[in-house]
Amino acid sequence: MFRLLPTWKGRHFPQYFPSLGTHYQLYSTSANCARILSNGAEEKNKEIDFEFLFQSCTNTHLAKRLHALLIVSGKAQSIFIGTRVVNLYAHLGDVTSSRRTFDQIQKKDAYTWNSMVSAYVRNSHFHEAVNCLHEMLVKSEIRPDFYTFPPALKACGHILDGKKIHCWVFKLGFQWDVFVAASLVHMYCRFGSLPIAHKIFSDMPFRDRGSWNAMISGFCQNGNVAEALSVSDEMRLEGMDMDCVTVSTILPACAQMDDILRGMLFHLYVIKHGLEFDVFVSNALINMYAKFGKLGHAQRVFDQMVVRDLVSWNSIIAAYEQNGNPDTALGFFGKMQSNGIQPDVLTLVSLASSVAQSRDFHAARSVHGFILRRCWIMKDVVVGNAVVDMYAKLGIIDYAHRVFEEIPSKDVVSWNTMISGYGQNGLASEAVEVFRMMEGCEDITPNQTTWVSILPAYSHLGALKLGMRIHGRILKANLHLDVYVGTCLVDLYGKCGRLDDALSLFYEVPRTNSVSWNAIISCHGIHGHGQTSMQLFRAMMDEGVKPDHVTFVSLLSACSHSGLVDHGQWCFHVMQEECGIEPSLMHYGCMVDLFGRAGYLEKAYSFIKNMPLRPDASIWGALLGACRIHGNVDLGKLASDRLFEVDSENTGYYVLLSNMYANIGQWEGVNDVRSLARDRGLRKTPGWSSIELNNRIEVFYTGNQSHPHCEEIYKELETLTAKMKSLGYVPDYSFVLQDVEEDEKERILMSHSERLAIAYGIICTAPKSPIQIFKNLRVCGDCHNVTKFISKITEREIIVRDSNRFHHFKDGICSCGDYW
DNA sequence: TTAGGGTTAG
Repeated sequence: MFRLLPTWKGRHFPQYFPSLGTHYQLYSTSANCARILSNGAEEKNKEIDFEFLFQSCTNTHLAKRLHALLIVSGKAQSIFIGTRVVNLYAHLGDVTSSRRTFDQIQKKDAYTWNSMVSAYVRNSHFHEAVNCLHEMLVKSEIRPDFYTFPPALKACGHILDGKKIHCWVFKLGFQWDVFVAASLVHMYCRFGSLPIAHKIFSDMPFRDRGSWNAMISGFCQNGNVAEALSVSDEMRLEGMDMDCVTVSTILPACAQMDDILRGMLFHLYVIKHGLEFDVFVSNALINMYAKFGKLGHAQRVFDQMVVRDLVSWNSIIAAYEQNGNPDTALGFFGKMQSNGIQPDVLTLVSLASSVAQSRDFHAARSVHGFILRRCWIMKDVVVGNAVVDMYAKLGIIDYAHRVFEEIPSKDVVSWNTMISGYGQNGLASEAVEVFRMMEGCEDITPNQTTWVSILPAYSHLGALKLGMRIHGRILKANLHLDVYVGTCLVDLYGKCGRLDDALSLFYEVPRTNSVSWNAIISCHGIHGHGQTSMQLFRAMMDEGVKPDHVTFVSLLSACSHSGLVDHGQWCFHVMQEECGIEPSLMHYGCMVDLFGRAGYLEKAYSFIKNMPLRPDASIWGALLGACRIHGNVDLGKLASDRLFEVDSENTGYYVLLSNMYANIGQWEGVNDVRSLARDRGLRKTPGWSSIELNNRIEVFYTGNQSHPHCEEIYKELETLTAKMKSLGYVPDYSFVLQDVEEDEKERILMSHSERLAIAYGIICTAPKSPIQIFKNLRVCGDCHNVTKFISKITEREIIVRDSNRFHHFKDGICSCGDYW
């Protein structure tokens, strides 16, 4: 029995019986083998069971002693024994010793040559394998046999070059052998030449199970899963039973086709034929159920496994991680370690994602440390990308960037992860910068994920022209009808003020899920077209698309920006009663904003008092913002007190509060808030505005004096101010938070970043052409008023996007009707 | 005594 155990179908025995493996090695292999081998000299004349020794050599050290013993015994000269040594070294991974032994064999036969070729293939030396076969065919007199070509063809599949060998196969008539033909099928599948593979497969006079499996896996590996499933149907019709290999190939195909019924039928087949004892089959079942989100089923398969390998553990960990159950995933990692299974890179990839989901900063450092100690970031790009993604998702973007820089050979996913990481953390300019660097790498081709990562950054910055360039490339790659890419384009055009273009794109992409609807509803909302948002929402319901919680955030804020109080209340009702969605803090925040902006301050306050969730800073912030607009200092004070109880770190709220005091000239209040903020070590976020000119993004900071065109810009602003004054402009000093002289206040207002950007736009573009700018904070009331005048004087359309919404100025009027 | 076809990924 022991003689059969060490290798079973060419696999190393401990993998199948992990607990027995060490035991067997210790007692059977090392002890006996070492004893016999170390006494080699004395035992050379005794009758030694060499067969047993061959089976017992589990490392190169023992193999070399056996080899020495064979030489001493004079047995090494025989072709048979010599070739066995070649094979022994190959199985132990020492291909150099295999070759040395091979070279020492004087008279070689086909068995010897075949073994050497296989030795190379087994150890992934594919070029050497092909060269060795070539040597056999051309230089030696030996005729190849049925064992010669299959391993050689496997090597060809890896080096993507098989023409010569295929010619030899034909010349010698081996194409009729079922093993050789199946190997040809497999090789052509690896080349991606499915028609050739399928032709060879169809022409085979007899197809064994292995050939069917080769064809099915060929289709799967080329992403043609539908074809794979239909070949498996044909296989059944021809009366050929499936085995473990067939099933473990076909199960992932069911997952990809989203065909749970078929997947479960295969599972039934597995149970009926007792195939679940194969580790590959059970692993494939776990993975399939995980993709269907059926964690219970996956868990049951895992529980019933007799032998679990690393892939089994990785699969169950990934199953929980991918279905939003990071803590269970982490728990399984612990169990895996206590079972003595060493994690690999894929384990760590799932782990990184788990800790990011559970927002466990401490565990994140441990995961990173674990990877660092093993230098896996150097070894495998996937694990580096996973760490970058982990830190980005946790908002520790500096660490993410540091790890990104350490990845030695970045692939497209590395770049995409870094771009979307910056984007998701609100750092759009950094995302654009990384994309620019990526474009400088010749070996990196952007893909669908790249577009989905970079387009939101462009929308955020209002960089329409740069975004349109990407649109062109997307059209070329024929990706514009992809739901996610299409939705990003809708968002881009919508956020850059091109609502018509956004709408026509929206009608082109599939509208079966809520993603694209949410985008188009939100775009209309931030432009103050609340009514259109409502109409779109009704259309969405009519088309039978289920709204989600994001839909209602977009919708409620659309109503809020347009003053549609009744519609907003109706939406809030529909969300709960008809769609069964529990409102989150975001939704409550929108409602407070809705009432507050419209001037129903008391209603907003009592709404807060009655809400079932504990109000957070965003809720009190919304109330404070409304109090600022409507000048209700008392309620504003109350809101800010509550606000600072829950969040004393957000500088934006201090600005809002001091703004409110400044508005009514209460300079003491302003100073109090200032010193409060200073005591807490907070600094105001510097205001900046950007404008896109000649495919570059120019950024202006408030009070900027260092821009190369600074002088021209201020001169332009002075001319404009003079003209505005003649048309009745009176500066509103309440937006100046400093208690200084009026002249100084006017100068401060003039240096607001949005004004600098508009003036620079006027200087740099053709008369009467439209101007679009972006501001990182909210536009101040005086700048809003000024922009109306400028649009009239210069006869330009001016679009200003701030952190809150769009302002579309034309002929001295703003689309928001001064309601924002 | 040498041979083909299989599961997990950011």
